[in-house]
Amino acid sequence: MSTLNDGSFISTVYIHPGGGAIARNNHKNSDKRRRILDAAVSVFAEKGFFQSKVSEIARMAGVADGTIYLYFKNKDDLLISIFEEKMQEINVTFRRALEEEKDARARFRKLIHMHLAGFQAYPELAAVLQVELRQSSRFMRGYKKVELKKYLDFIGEVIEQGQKERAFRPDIPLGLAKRLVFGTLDEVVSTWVLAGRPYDLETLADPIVDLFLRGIQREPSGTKTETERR
Amino acid sequence: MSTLNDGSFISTVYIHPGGGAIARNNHKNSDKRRRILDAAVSVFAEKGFFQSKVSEIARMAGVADGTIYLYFKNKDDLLISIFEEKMQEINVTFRRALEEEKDARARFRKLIHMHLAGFQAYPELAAVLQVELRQSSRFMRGYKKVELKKYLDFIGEVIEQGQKERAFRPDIPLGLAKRLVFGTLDEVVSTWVLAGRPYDLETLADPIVDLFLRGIQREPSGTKTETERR
Amino acid sequence: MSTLNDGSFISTVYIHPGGGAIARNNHKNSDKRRRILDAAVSVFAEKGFFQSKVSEIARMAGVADGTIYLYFKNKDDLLISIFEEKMQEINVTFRRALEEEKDARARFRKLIHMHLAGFQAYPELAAVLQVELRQSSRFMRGYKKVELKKYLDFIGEVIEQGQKERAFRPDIPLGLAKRLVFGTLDEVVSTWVLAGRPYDLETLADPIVDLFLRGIQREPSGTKTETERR
Amino acid sequence: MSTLNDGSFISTVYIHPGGGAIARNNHKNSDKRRRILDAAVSVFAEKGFFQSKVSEIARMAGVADGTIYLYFKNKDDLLISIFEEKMQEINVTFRRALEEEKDARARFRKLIHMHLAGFQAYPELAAVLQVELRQSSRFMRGYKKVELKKYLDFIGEVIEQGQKERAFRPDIPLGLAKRLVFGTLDEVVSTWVLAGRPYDLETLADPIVDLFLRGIQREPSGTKTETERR
DNA sequence: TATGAATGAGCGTTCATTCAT
DNA sequence: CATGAATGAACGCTCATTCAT
Repeated sequence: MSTLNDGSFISTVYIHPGGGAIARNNHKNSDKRRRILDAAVSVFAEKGFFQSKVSEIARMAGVADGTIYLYFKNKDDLLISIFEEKMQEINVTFRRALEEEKDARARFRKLIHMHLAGFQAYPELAAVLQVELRQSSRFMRGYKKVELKKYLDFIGEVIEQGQKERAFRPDIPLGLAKRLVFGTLDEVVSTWVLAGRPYDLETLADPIVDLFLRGIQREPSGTKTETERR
Repeated sequence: MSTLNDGSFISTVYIHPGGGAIARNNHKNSDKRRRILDAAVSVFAEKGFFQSKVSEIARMAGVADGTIYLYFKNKDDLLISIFEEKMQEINVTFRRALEEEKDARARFRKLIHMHLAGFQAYPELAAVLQVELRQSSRFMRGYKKVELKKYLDFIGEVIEQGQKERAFRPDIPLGLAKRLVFGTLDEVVSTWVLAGRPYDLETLADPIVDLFLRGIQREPSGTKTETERR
Repeated sequence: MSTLNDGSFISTVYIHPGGGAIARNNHKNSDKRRRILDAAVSVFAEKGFFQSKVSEIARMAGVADGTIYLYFKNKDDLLISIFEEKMQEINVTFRRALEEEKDARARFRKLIHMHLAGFQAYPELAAVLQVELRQSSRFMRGYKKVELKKYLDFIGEVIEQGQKERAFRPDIPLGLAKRLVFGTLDEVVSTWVLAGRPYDLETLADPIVDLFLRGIQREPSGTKTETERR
Repeated sequence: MSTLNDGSFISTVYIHPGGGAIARNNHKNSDKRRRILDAAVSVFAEKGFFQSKVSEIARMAGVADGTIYLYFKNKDDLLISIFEEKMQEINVTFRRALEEEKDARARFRKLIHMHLAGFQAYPELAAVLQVELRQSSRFMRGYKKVELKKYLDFIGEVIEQGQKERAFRPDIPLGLAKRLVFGTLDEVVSTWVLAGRPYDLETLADPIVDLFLRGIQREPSGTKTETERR
């Protein structure tokens, strides 16, 4: 659909650890750890965090219940770990992918596309990050979402760069702008997930970009708009 | 801070039912129902839905545990009821308040202000609606959020009116625009709640409005902006 | 089916208290008491003692929950009262009906017929007396089943009379014989109730009588049997 | 008392499984399953099914509450399992024991003796099977009592054999006869249990047998009876 | 490392009973 | 007598976590 065929923000990273020479395994049998994590994503996505039983995750991962506790502190930690590892992968992938684009507007556009295309490619992960994660009290309370902050900062950087390049308005409070962008994407993905993913998510990217860039307001006469002009 | 001193979207309604001579009690002591609901808001806000014990809500409401089940089907229903009743009040209040403003831009601005001021005035309610509610599996799965849809539609109407008045761009997809607005507000309030409400929420209203109206993009030269111009 | 058309052991008594001049009402509104009792029989029969809610009995009787406690000490007492009152009616009716028969064998036969015909006519009562009653711990433990003992004694009397009349063997221990007769009837009715009452209960009366009178054993040659003889 | 020294219908089977080298444990500690079952028999017998708390059974079995649910689906299942396992043991033991007797009358006599002697030897089991079991709504409603039917059929076989051997009257309906025998035994044991087991149960066996075989009726003159004859 | 049987704290919910009106 | 809203004790069951093997 999109020319942003690198939109899948996970696969990139998936390849590296297994295939490359660089093994960043903390645990000997890191494959088991990954199997547990993948099973957790599946089960959480299907049943919801609270309906998911640790024993079911264990069964799906092909390990004993107790084994899970060799890799994760507890059920909550499982959820948090999904978040941390996936967000980190996302951050890495995004940063790498956006380096290809030099222009701020193009970067901004690509960011939106990747966000939507990424979740579209990993709907189970989308369900977990968008819905189930919020059910963890540890996640919602007191836990420093470092990687999420990084993602927000990342959005901020793109906007800031745009301001430096004089492509974006200089008077926008950065903290607000990034929250605004993230909030919208978050809302759009959540709605899509909770509605049962009935439509193509990435289709929304361009209109969203347009809206962000130009605003709701009808521009003062004398200003030309590609779409509006006839 | 704001001239929108009716920003508190709940109190308005709070006053009405008590003020009239007509008591709409199903049960003799319908005050008991309200006490339970208020207690639930408090407890849910403080402890989170899953950490909250029904018996604690009962204690805070000054009723027996079993009494709660005379008014609500179960713990989940308690949460859903908070959502439904409060959202309904919000929808009523907002609709009423916005009628005062005729101009679309002013309406839009007032909407944003009320949303933020309202949650600022009822932080416990904010916590429940923004955070705890999402922990109810019944809420997140399969339950028709009618009042939420109404709120979204309401936002949509304001935008649509603006388009008719030629104040807003006609080429914006409504469904997207309202989600964008709601998503931003949702995100902003959630962040504020989860961060411990460290700042004045309504302060964000004007910048948000500005951003929505004019977009991120630096306007083409030749277009004047009040704030930007020096 | 049977010539024992007075088999219905309840109706007889039903008529007397209301119709006659002799009102044995302890409570003013004894009609309410009866309505509650009848409702209890229905509900207990349909749902079982433990699945039956006092409030449901109240609803079916058309009284308030609390009213039941003006007539009965508690739920258990309700069940016990059904037993006591119905058994008393049964005892009275049976004693009266059997007076018509003078011959011991005929009496015995009539007793069996009435027992089976009676439960057949009041299947709900049958269900309660045969099944639900045993679910009351007060009934099963420590409670003196006076009326049941009377019924057993009554059976005993019939047998004893038969012995005096030299119609029945004199060497049968009475206590055992009456238990044997009662046990069989009890089992037969219980089976019928629990099986969903799929057949005509009274049909079993004659074979049962025959079995009791003559035993299982093939009689020594030289003794003639109406049925066996060809 | 009796020459039927194998009357205890449980112990026989108890010995066998332990005696062999083959352990039929599903769970490592299948002894735990038995401990729970035995504890349940004790507690149910003493307090009654509904007064018995699962935690008390657990305590008496020396396991944690939750452990019970590793072996049994729920409290009801505990009761049903007692019934099924014990009835099966009884059926096996009885069938084996009766094979020793070839004559139908002797078999019949032994059956009655074993039934009474068996319950006498295991009064707690008697209480559970005779009284508490009937308190389980699952047992009383909709549950197929296969093993009970087998027991009844077993009685039926003995009677049928007697008919073939021309020892018993050929004109007795089998279905009725077996119910009559079972009903009597059931009633006799229930009475004994509920009365607090004040007498020797097996003493009743011979008179019962006699009653069944010869009936209540005084035999026509010319027929001699050992007991009656003087 | 890996297992999985065992643990036991924890809680939502029911419903017989009471009692103020 | 009658009501029915309110009570609150009581308990079966789950399941995350542990630990002996």
